[in-house]
Amino acid sequence: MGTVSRVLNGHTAVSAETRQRVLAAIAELNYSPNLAARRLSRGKTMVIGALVPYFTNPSVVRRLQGVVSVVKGSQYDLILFDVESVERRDSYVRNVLRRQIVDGLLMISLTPTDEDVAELQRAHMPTVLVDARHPQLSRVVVDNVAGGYMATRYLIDLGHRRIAYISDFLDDPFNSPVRDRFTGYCQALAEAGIPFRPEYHLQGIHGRSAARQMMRQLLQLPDPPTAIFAYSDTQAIGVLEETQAQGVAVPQHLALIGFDNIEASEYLHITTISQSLYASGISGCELLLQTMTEPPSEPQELLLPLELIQRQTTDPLLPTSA
Amino acid sequence: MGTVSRVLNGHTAVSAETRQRVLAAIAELNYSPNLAARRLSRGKTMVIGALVPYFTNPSVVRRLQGVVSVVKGSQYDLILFDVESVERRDSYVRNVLRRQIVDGLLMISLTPTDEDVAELQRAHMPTVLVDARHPQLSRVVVDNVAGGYMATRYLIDLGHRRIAYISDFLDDPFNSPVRDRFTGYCQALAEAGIPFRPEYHLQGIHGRSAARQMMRQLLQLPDPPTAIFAYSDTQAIGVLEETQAQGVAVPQHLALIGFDNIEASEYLHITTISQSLYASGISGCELLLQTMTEPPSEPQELLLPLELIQRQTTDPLLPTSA
DNA sequence: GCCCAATTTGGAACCGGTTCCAATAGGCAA
DNA sequence: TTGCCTATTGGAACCGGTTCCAAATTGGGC
Repeated sequence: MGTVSRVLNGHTAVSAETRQRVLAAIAELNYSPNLAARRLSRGKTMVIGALVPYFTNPSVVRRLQGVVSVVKGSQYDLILFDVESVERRDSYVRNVLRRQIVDGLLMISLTPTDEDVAELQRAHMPTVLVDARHPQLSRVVVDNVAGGYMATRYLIDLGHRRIAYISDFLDDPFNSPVRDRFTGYCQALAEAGIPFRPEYHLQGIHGRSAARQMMRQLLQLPDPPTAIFAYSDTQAIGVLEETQAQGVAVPQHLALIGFDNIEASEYLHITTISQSLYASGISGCELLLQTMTEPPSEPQELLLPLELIQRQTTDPLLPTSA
Repeated sequence: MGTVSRVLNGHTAVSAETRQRVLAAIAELNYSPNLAARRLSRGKTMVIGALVPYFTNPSVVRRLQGVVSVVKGSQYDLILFDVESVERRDSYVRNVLRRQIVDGLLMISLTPTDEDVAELQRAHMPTVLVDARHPQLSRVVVDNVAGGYMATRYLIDLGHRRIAYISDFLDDPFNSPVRDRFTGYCQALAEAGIPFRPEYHLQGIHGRSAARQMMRQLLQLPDPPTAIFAYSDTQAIGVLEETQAQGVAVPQHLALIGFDNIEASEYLHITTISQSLYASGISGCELLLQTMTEPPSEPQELLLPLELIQRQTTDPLLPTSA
């Protein structure tokens, strides 16, 4: 009935008396509105979607926790879309759109293609990127070039000259931070007059065991590095496992710096570049909610700070470099 | 149009020719059905909900990863409900039900009250518990009494007599594993003729830092324990942090066993009781999907195995007990 | 006391699918 | 060729809200 709807939504004037009557009836019948019907007539789903790659990645989970904390305080529900493989990533965007299942979309650590963005804009889907960048979409990011520079520069300042970079695949089109941090790494080397050595840059799929393998490979070089910059803390853990297995002392014989500051890096005492993962989820979700109520005239960019956290895998006093 | 619907859902007979025409038109118009309308008319939301406490807890996240992996292969979407405080837990159940937002519900590490269950059954909401038990609901569990016994018995067999149990609060009505493992702990002690010492059982909120505090307290006892059974690996990590800070050698001077086998316990080399967290999410979700298509005549119980994983926080050869 | 305006309220149309029902067309047997 | 039965298809009702529109009621001003 129309009047009931007016009472529930309070848009137009309803007399105090009828409001009471309606509310009493609602209470008595234990009535609550059917969401599907409301969604159909309002044309809104009251759901926001989070598109995340590799839901097993601790940094992604941490960001998501930030998102959840914001969603919880809003009127919206959160649907999780786990993108398991990069190849199928684009089909996800399309799928989410055509099913008209969400009012807004959060893409975490996934760079959309231009076609994706075109589709999103054609569908007028409010979208915010977290840890990814596209000129036409609002985003929450860090300066990964600066981060790569900061880490490498720190190792250089400790006296290291043979510095390796262990990372995901550079050519992954959906993971730009890998390239950005690599750029920073190269910049810091160049600035210090240290030539880039290709054998010091190893790439592999993300994860502890792949990183461990890469570390093994580095240790077999005739001229092994004295310091490692790992693209992520997860990979730094893999590095640490290999050094432990081979009896290489850290930080005495090898310095190690990671990236992200996930919880594990804290209790493993890994020196790292901290990016506020949790805060990025919060900001991203807040930005999305805001975008949904009043779309900004042009894409916003929120730049979160990076901070070097010195722990026990680097020794600030006694560098042991060659 | 009726015919279009028939083509899309393929229920009744449609001639091959019209099917082709309809499909062609769909392709040409880039048409896709509106989910809200479909939901309204079908009376199904095609969404399942996961009610999880403390989304920051690694073991919960791991279970959820199993859930996600199953949902991804189904027709359903997953909505995440994060229950931040135990007090508000029951309001969540009610809220989820009255909004008619999900077709099925997965409760992870949350024990529902009898009233909750009554509401769920009144609403005919298919529900499966993971890591929780209620006689009227299907569930995926482990034998926590046996787990507590297994851990304690292992420490006893190593020669320990002064064994402490660090856990969450026993009286938390929504977390029964805490009590069950405590029961197993007591059983093992009794069987070995070791009297239970209340000062060896410490309770606190879940988490690393609380566990670390408890460990500090234990080390201050005039007669400190020589072995610790931690309710969870997370708490075992807290214990380890305190022993490192105080220079207590593990396992030489203190044996430690955790529970869960989260990833961190692997690279911290913590001996633990492994429960297959990921598998519990998978089984729970599969059981739910099955329950939704054909409700079982009576609640099912799936018992997953436990396994003791010996790592480096217990020394099987040289117990150093008093 | 009457008329006009404002406030309130009931009813209908609509959102976009699904499903039931009736009508049509086509095929086969008599 | 006619008639009946079946396969197919178009149309209408329905899911349960929201919102627009028109009608009714009330109040105020003249």
